[in-house]
Amino acid sequence: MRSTPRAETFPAQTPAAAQVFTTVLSHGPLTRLEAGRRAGLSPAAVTKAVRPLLAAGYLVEGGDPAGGTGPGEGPVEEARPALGRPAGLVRVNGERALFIGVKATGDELIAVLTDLCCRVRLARRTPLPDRAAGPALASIADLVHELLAHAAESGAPVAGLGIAVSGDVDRAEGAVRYSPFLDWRDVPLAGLAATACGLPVTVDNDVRALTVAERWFGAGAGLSDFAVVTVGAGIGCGLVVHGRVVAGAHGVAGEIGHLVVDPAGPPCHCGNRGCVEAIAGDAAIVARMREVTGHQVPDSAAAVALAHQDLPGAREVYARAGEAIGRGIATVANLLGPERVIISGEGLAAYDLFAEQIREAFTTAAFGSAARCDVRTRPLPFEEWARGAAAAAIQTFITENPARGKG
Amino acid sequence: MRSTPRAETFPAQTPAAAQVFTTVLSHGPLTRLEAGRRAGLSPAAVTKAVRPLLAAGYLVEGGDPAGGTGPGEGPVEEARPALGRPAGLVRVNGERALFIGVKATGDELIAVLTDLCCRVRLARRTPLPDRAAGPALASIADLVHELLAHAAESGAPVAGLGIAVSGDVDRAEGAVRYSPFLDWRDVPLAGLAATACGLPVTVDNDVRALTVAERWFGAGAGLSDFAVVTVGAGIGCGLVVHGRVVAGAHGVAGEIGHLVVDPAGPPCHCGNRGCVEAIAGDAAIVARMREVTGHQVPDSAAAVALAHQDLPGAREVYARAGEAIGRGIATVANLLGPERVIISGEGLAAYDLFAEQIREAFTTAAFGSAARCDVRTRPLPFEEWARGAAAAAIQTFITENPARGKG
DNA sequence: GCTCTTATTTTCCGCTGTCAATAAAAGAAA
DNA sequence: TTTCTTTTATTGACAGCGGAAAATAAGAGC
Repeated sequence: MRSTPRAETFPAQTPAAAQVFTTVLSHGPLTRLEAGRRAGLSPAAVTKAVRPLLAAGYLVEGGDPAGGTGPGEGPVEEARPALGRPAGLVRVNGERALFIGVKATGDELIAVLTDLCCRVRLARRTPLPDRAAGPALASIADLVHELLAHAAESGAPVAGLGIAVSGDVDRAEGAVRYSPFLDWRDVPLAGLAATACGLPVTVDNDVRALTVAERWFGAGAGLSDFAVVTVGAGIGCGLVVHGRVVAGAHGVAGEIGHLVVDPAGPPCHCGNRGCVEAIAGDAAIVARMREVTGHQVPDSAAAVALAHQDLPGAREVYARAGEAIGRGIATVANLLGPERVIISGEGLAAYDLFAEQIREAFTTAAFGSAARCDVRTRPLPFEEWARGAAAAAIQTFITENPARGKG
Repeated sequence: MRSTPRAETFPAQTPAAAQVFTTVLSHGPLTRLEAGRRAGLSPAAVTKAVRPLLAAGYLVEGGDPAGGTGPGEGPVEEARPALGRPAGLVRVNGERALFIGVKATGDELIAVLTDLCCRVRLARRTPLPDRAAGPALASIADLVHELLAHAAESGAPVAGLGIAVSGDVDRAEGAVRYSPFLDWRDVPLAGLAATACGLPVTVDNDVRALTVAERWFGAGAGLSDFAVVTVGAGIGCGLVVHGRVVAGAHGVAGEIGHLVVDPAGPPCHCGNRGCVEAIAGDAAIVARMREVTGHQVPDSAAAVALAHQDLPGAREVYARAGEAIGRGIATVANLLGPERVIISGEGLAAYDLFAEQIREAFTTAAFGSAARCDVRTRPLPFEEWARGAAAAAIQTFITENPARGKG
């Protein structure tokens, strides 16, 4: 997956250094002591790991006492012990390196420029005139060069490019095995993009990339077992088990969308009936809404509007979708027992319309203590998918940049 | 979970040693070179790891060239390269230590005495007159002492006791949180059994224990991602992801039995309708068979017999069960993308009656390359559950026996 | 006996992370 | 102001683990 050019290298000589860095990355400014505790290392090891990272500018000292240990904290109390040597905080220097993330759908490209902390600096959205691999690659390269120009102004180097594509993607090889929406088969995208853009490229499945972002920079930070469920055109699911993103032995994992919820339900393009996606996917909702109300319903925004107008039957469409999603989430919870499930995706725009049903179906179908799983939602701005791609690039940069003694 | 007594200790001073040992344990006799290759270690490291294990008698040299690299091997060819220094094989000395595994159900106890390679030496089966924790513990202790007497004859020390119980079990604490069949709540079983039997005790959920056995000594040997599905009174599922057994953040995982397959199906004791278990569990099949044929059908053996007699409708009962199971397996495959699914359990006695439907439902419901997952069956003798408990004890013995420098 | 090939062992060697002692940075007490 | 206390960070000695390379072992042919 790592391909040709290499401008920046990350000085993570030792496992401990990488460990410390990712801990600080996900958990905001930390004292060295605290970072060591969380990473399971001695304070001495932290000091040694931190030094070269400070020297290279990837970490900096100082910063607000923020970062917090999580929600539900005492507000003012515990501000500081006010006794003993005050702690020196260490945080990641976001400015040190930039990353570009691109999400390619069948008809548009979304790209973001982020810093090392995966904060979005700039987002771009452009139609994709031709989805064939060659032209699409050219469009991607154009977009990347545009962002590179902006990045150049800031002076920080761009250290990686991530590309997220739906479908079966082999991240290790940097190849897209099969992407239905793009109609690609066995495209060695990482290599091609690396030569076209002059950056190290990471290619990953879109949902997995989003899961990586959530794991490091979102609601999954620090959890070793959680799931991300995306609701939108498709219903997807990214899984983290034992602290690692599940990739599946054959490249397929988290296929929650084609879980059959109702054998008597509407037919799905996968050949079965009553899949979650055939009930709760955008297209399914729009189609059903058309059927129920007799209106035009050009897109899912229209469907949401109709439901908000309380047209007869319109809310039921969403109720049914919510139930399907809730059942899908319950299935994940029953099977894997995650600590948390994060619901996200464009479809969240309609969340108020099916939140109740999701929760109810989840509670009903979750077995025993699986119901104790924390289900929460997370708004998903349009550039979030591209940010996921950037997160994947950051991950590659940090974990696979050998910079080792011998390299 | 490790509790009080400690006769034998396992000299796995270093991670590498444990690594090498488990590799040799799962993959039969190996040359040092090969063991190193599989464990990702240098030959030198293997030599160093192996020496103390040989000295302590846990490994021995020699053994058949057996062990094989798997099925579908050239039969005679490749017998040996006949060039260079002949390889010296290393294998685990099963005689070195014995283990006892006990499976407790609501009405009987099954116990086995196994060697270190988890080969069953002796199996015992006895009714459980009173399932209350106290009396049950006494029954377990009696049974264990009986097996200990036999073990004493062989001269090998018994190094651990494993107890498998269905339900919510906290292995780390050695406590049974809730077991419906035994009607136990928060029983600190490991501690109690350790004092009663004078052995280190490991307590685990029955399906997870079986999964451990499969992972080390069965069809899951060497795989990092697979699932075990058990068919019988209940429908259970044990999962191995990233090389580790999934335990679930709240103790629940692999709950495939209460996956809803048909919302219009028969009611299940869990409160929903059409769960896999409510269609394909023993009780469900018997009940349905009674309904369909009008016969008595005292137990599932009778149900199988009726189906074999081709009574009208009888085969359909199994067909429906097979479909439910196949759908459950497909769900696991879609979600996790395991390399293999191993179907096992008492219910396998009826395998010929639903094999076809399982396979068909699986193929239909598996999405994309998830269908490439290898689904196979494994006969399950009555003592297999107890053997799983023994495997859990072996695992504890090997991995949690500090015997470290400083301990 | 000599050579060729492959397996195993030996002999260093570097590297990593821990330990225990020490410095540093306050506020508190004197 | 000086000294003490308390907590955090750093330093330097150290030990263990596993790797690389070289040496050794063990046959099979010749």
